[in-house]
Amino acid sequence: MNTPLNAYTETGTPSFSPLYQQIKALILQRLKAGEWKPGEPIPSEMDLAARFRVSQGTVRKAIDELASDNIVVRRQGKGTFVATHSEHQVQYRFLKLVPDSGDLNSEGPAERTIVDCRRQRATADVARALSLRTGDPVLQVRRVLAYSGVPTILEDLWLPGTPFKGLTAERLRAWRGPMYAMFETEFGTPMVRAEEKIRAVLPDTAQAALLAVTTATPLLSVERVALTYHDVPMELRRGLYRTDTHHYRNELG
Amino acid sequence: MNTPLNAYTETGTPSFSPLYQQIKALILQRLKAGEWKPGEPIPSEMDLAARFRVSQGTVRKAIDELASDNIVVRRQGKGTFVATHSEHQVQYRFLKLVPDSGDLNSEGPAERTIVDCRRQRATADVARALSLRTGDPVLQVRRVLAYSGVPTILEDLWLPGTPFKGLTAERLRAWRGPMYAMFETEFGTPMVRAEEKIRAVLPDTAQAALLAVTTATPLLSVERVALTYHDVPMELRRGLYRTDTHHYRNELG
DNA sequence: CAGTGGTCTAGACCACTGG
DNA sequence: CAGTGGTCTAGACCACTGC
Repeated sequence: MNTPLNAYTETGTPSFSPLYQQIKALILQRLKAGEWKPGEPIPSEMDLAARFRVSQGTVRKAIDELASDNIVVRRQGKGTFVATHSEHQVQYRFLKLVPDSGDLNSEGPAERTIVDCRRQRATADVARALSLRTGDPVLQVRRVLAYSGVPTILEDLWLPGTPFKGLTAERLRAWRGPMYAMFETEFGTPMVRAEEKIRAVLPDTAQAALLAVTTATPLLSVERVALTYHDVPMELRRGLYRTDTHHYRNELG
Repeated sequence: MNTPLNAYTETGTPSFSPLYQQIKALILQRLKAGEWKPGEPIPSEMDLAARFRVSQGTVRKAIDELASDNIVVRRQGKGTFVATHSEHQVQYRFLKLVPDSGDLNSEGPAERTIVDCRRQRATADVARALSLRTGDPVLQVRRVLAYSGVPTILEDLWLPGTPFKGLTAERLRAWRGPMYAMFETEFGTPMVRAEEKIRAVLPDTAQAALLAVTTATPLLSVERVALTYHDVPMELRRGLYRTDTHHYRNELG
């Protein structure tokens, strides 16, 4: 192990792979296999170093990358833990809509309403987004989030049918906490990363009714694909956000 | 130097500051002072280690953070360079609007039109965003970006008057390349980071005319504050984006 | 070839957490 | 107190760039 193998691509290009990236890949693989679940600690650096016959510094660098990928969280004195959507700290890791006032505490938790939850077959665009075939079984969910009684977010989301078999409107309504927390603890599918496409749109009449606005009210359309380990897409979500009292906050490096 | 001083806050809390962060602060300070300019190399790790009487590994960790902050760019075998907006690689570092087709190459460079450039006094909200006082002199610029002849982006931007003295519509029109590149090479003000607030809005008649749309067309409103070193705000920019052929692309960690 | 950043090691010590 | 992650060092070697 401590003499790293250089990997060679099919073109003969010597694509060098440093040891710590090999270690990172090994850890990722075990995470994907569910060896350590979200919220649980992974073994200590010394422990992993011994397992992989590598110095602590090398393991450290591997974990550094996993931490900056938000796959794992370090806590000094305690250990390194698999990232989760279940800590109430950051209620909604992937939701960047914040109240204009700025203080996220002034705002109570969202009131959630499941409008619909049905099994259906993937349309072409849903299939493409989820790496499925057109016609494959998917689950569709529609829900509304309201703040202080004001409906603010309308979401339609599609999940691949197989991994999410058994998901029903009742279970969704019974669940306390973020939906992504449910996905990871109930269906073993932690969402690690996401990509969004944002547009300004006008709602159709059904959408306008659910958000209690007119069809002339401009709304933010946020199309999100959420991915598990190894960038496998597991959710397509189309959100409509009212931006009269909230805005989408983004930081550019 | 290699016995790091612990800094104590006013409350008596022993806020420990590791050596590499002290080194990072020292390098940042020299960057701010203009000792090394955007695009130029900073001294080698060995060199800096000798200057600061610290091991190479410590300098390395300091530079690692500067690199992940996009303040500096590493190039193996060549050196470490101060980040710049001037490399045509990433034409617009802070612009996240991309064509729906996805391939950024299919699209030619933006056609830029300076609509207006005038000296004026800061309104209350502009002053707050730029950490100025209401009534302080500011420059306002309005411009339109078009792709393949289609006006797509309308931007209004405000700059503090003092650091940008001498900026005129003529100089803006004469400049080839990103505006932020001009700011850093002509005015010594590199923008390092930015924060955006995004909404969906309808344009007023003047805005609609400049973008060749009706006042019923929903547009993306992107309010950006760009910051130099040490998070000093140096630009407020309000953009209106057409999202019929383009979308705002974002990645969530 | 010399100089740069990048990897890896081994060991010492520090700061934080919990029992 | 022992165990965790976090810092720092010194030295060896590797990969990439340009002359």
